[in-house]
Amino acid sequence: MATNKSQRVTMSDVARHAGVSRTTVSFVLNDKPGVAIPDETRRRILEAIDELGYRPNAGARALAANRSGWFGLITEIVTGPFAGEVITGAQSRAWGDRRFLLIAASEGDPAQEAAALDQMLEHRVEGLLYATTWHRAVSLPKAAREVPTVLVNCYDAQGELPCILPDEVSGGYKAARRLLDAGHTRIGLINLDPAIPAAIGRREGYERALREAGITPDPSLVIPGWATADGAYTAACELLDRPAGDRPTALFCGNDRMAMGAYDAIKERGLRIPHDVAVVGFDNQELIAAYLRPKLTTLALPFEAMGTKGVDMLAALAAGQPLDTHRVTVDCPLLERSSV
Amino acid sequence: MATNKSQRVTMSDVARHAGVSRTTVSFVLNDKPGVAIPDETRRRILEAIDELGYRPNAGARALAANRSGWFGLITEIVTGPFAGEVITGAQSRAWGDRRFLLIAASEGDPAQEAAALDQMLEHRVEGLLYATTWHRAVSLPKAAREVPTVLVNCYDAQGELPCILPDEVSGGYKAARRLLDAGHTRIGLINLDPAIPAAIGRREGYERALREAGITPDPSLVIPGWATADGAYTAACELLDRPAGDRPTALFCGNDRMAMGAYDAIKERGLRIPHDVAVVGFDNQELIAAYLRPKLTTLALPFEAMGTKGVDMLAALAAGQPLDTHRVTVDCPLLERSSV
DNA sequence: ACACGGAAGTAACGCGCGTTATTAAAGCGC
DNA sequence: GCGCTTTAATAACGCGCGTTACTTCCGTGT
Repeated sequence: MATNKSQRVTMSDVARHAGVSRTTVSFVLNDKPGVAIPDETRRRILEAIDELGYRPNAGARALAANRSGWFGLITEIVTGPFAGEVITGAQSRAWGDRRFLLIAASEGDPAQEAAALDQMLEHRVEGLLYATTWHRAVSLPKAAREVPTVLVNCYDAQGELPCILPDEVSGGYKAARRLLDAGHTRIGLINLDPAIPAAIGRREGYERALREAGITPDPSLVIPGWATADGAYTAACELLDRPAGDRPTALFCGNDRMAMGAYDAIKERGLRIPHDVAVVGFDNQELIAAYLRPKLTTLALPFEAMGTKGVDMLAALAAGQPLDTHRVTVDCPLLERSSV
Repeated sequence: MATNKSQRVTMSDVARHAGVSRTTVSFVLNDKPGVAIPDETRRRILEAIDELGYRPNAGARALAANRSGWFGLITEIVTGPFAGEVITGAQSRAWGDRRFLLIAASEGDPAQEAAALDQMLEHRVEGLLYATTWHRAVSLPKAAREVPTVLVNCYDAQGELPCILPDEVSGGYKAARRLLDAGHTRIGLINLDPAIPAAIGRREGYERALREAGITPDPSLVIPGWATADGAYTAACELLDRPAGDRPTALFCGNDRMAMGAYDAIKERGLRIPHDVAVVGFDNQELIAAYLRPKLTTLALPFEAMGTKGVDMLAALAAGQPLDTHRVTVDCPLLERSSV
């Protein structure tokens, strides 16, 4: 059927087979507004497409229309569930606009990152999403300025690029609030590295919730767990070995791995979760949270939603529309399981 | 600089700026063999490229060369670490050939899968990788036959397509062997759903290792844990509550989540890992294995290696070379941590 | 009879590039 | 001086498609 050497069916083949010109085929394929095609002709063409098994060549179409349809997504690491969720969200949202996502991992290596960026620009992406595994400041190679760019889970050190961030403060607030609602008044916070945005924001929310409940935050109940299970284990031991009455009855952990460490400390002391000590985690790492015993109540980082929102903003930017907000925050939902 | 309306620098711009023809620019860009370009001319052209910030248009290049440079990767779910590892492996290998990966998630939905496949074919992928999250049989839409296809972590129900699978048997063998070497002779196997390839293969390897050590496998030591932490917990309880002497001193679990359940059962009984009971997992889910206490010795599913190998095979197929093996198995490395 | 307007469809150009065939200039032996 | 080969570079075509401008045909009104 196909007459060219690549053996692929082209629009001309369809046109010939339907007895019309290639232009007409193009018109029905694109539902060109303002051009009326009689039903009979349209039918013949669609039939020919079907019979020949014609597939439009996306590359050629992009070239002719000067519109690639690509969005790029650069992420540090594809391994680990986070990137996957961002991809899922972005991909499904992009689909709606008949767009495709070009995904590349930098593996944290600036050289690979630059190479990925180059490739994306050569593929004429119409927008770029840059996602990190943890909330922090980044600064992108200047090539990223050639195309609309939105940061996901990170913010521009120069403050120029728009970004989408998890609402850490409201997350911390919700965690503490949940524990307060369960009747706890002495709530320990085993925090991440105190210098990073997640730790700062969550502590702020935690303290706000306490104050709202008429409790003055006790700084001695806040201990850094350094984002590891071992660090959190040590921190939890310190808190739990306080004299009864001074000992916290609930622990809010900076992430789920740390909650794992806290669980061990609690169980070692013969204490029961949540009866003696309640625990709330953060991140909702399914593999941990859903399989700890008892299952862990935790806050989810809204990676999928952030991915979706990222494509939203990119679509707006690519269409030349101005952004309503330069810095968007997305809520962290509380997932109730059995540890409170 | 650019004279066309899209405001993008094209090869013609470079040619004009360097005072040569577009053809010459194309020749230096592609290092055309058989065509000699004087150093002086080459220098002028490269300089012009640099000054103008020219980037080749990958789409146009693909169209003209009739070679898209794309490989497609369809996976069920991007969330979860497995897909990420496949992507990482495939991506890095593809990079070497200056190829790009087109990634799509089917979310287990046949409609989405078909749509993704269509999109890939419209983008003229030169090969297709189809990866699943767990080892099983699949059957692909016939459109997948239009292009070289390799299955990753699954095999064709019709037995036609080439595939890459983890070596479950050798994995089971290594796990049991490791425990035997540590002096254990009564080794419990808390298996996955007994009907799936992973369970069958691993059990086979486990029994072979026992026989090699002169031990007759005791079927009563093999209990299905149904791939959940709770199921494994129950199974472990059953094994551990046997009378002393009849009780296994080591547990080989079908996956790391199940090992989590086993840990709980062991710790509840006041037993110590690995002193009283040794544990080996499977899958190496970092989030679990590396953060359990003690850290879990387990076997890794070689997702990254399978991704790499997949691109290897695809590259060969796309180049028209025959495959040496239709069904490739990749070794599962044993990761020693502290539970044996 | 004529002009006119809409319907149906097409020829032709260009998107940015790879590639082949061809030209123009330069070197070389006699 | 002439023919011949090598070097340096280009004109021109086509990849598959979107799009504009144009043609042809037919029915309608006067």
